Amino acid sequence: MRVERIENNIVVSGVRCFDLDLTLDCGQAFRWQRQEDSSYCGVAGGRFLHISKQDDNLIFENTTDEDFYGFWVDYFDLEKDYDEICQRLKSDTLLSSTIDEYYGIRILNQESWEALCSFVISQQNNIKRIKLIISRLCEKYGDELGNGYYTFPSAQRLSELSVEDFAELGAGYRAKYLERLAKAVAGGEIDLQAIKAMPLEQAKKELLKIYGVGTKVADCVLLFGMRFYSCCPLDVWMKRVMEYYPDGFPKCFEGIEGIAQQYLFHWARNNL
DNA sequence: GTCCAGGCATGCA
DNA sequence: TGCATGCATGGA
Repeated sequence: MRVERIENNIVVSGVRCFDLDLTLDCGQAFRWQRQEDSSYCGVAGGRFLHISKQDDNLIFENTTDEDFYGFWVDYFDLEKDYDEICQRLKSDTLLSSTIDEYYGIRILNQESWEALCSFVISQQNNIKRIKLIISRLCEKYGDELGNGYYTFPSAQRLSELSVEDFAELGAGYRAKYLERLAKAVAGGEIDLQAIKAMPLEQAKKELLKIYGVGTKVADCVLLFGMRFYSCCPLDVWMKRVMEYYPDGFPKCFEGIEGIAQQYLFHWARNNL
């Protein structure tokens, strides 16, 4: 990876395996908006970003060194060699053709609080409506960053809301989960940073104690919000995929089941 | 109108 | 590492 500043932009070259559409619009994060020129605008970590790709260069528009090195490198997992991971996964027959077709999916390192709320909202829901509910949540309770973009509201802020407030956003029966979740995190009964630092099994056990969090949501939070790459969320799509692996996953998935899962999830949504 | 979506809590056997 | 059921809502 080579980083160069050109006026207000940061241009990164030499990042292999990074497709903007496949990474930002694949159902792991819900706050990136595709622009007409196929660039993306979004908010993460309280920061607005406009990112585009030209040939093999990633362009971070109007981005400071501080934000780039202090946040985005980690968020986009730019130091990790996803190409090497893909080559490893391709010893599986189904993934071999899938990766050829959809090369460039990365796992974003989202904030655990946002991931937790997002995936509680995601249950028994479709991606379009998940985005709708989250955007309403941010518009109403986040801080405005300009141009209609908002931060994801803090647990402290959301702890002031009632079940009815969450229901008004269209959260449906998940409103009661969100209400209790926000109060528990704001009050310190749930310490996400501590959970993130635990060994996987213990971290998962802690997440499963949370009202409204089951195995699927817990695995999503661990994978997308806490960097446990071996977690493999099994949703309705992945359960269909599992019929292709009656004897379980092959050995080449070991330790990176979550990355394999992202490719299989994408394949399933397009082919099953 | 019916079905479905990145599931979960609850009650029951 | 049981199984059935209700649950809110919006798009297809």
